[in-house]
Amino acid sequence: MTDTASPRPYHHGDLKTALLAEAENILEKEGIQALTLRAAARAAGVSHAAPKNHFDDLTGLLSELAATGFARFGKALAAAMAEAGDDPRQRIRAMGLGYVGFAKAHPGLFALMFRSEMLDGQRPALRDGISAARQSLADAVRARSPEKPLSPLQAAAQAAALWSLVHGFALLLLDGRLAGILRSLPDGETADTLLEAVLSAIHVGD
Amino acid sequence: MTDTASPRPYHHGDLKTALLAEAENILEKEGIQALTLRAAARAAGVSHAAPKNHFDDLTGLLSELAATGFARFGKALAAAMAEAGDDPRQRIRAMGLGYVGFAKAHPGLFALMFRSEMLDGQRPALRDGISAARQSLADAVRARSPEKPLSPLQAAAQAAALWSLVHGFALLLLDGRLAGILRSLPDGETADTLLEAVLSAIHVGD
DNA sequence: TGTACATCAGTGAACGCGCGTTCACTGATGTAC
DNA sequence: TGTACATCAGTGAACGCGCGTTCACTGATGTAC
Repeated sequence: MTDTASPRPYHHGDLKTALLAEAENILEKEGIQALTLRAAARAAGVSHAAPKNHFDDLTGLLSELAATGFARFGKALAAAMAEAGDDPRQRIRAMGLGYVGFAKAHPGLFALMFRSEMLDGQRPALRDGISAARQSLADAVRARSPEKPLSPLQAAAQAAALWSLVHGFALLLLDGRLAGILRSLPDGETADTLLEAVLSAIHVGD
Repeated sequence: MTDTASPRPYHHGDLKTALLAEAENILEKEGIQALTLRAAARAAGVSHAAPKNHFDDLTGLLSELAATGFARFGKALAAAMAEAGDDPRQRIRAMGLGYVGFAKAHPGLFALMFRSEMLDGQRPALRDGISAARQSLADAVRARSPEKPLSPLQAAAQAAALWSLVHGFALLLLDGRLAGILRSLPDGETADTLLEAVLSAIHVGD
């Protein structure tokens, strides 16, 4: 919470948070190649050397930004599934819509989160964010077959299949590659309808 | 075919092809951020202004490179499916293994092909390459239910589901995100085994 | 077969740009006593 | 409650770097006659 009364104090107060917010804004509006330390500093109204006090380098800033992305992503998935109740089909539907919905709402951030060559996977914040999101995903799959025990390979395949399906759908959609398929849909059908049909194309517990 | 006898002729002979080859090499070995017009010229042993005679700008070079990638990708998929024969299940398995296999063999190129914000989708070569690859994909799905007619939504969903599944699997694998799941597999099982299990998790014609 | 000339592909020096980084500094904050 | 001092966050000028682009040039190729 910055003090809006004071005009322009020498110390920002919460520059780190402000830089992350501006960085996300740049990422979504101008793309990742426009996101530099200098650009973030400029947007935050601060000298270009100031970010060095909070992030070692650009990788540090990107990693922290991705970490907040994963944290929010995990929460969004968990919330969507909580609302869906206990039915496995409903949970998977909720997870898929939540997954793709997040990607559509934050396309730049989502892409950054999965561009691991630009991130420092060792950062604690990023590790935590990723494992939180992964946990939400795992919860969706675990709910699929609560009684019947699966072989390790089957269990792994179910998790990987669901994740691959929604991840691939999200990326193809963001990249505009599904345009042709969407155009072939009956009038009035949207990407969400297609996604729901896609989600029901995979086996659940049988 | 360059004349290897002549020492260093003033004219390269086939600089465009050479630049594309060097660009792909840089892309795979050093990553996309290292791929610049100057770096490609340097690798081809040519002055840094020379590429301007063949590509307008970096987007042009990237687009042409992606176009050759799609062309080879489409051929690889078609070949894999041709070998698999007529059984729908086998064709899907072949397509999936071919899809992910190409991504593993050319990770940098594959990523570039689906980073459309860096490409000029208007370029004829790129359009052609994409539609060839899409055709191969469509062939895999069309073979799934040759007799039973599907509703437009069902048909679109089957195509989108298969594509999303293999695309998501490929990207998650390249990004190292499947490491946890792969580690949970029984000893001796590889990513390909997991992929086969994943492919059989989606409905085919039923 | 030879000559003149237009066209093309590649050269190398120069330019401006934005970047990350360094550095001495300054203003603000917190702590010891 | 006050004072001294260490620490911290942000400043602004300067640096070197690699980039894309421009430009006059030069060597090679192709074509007209």
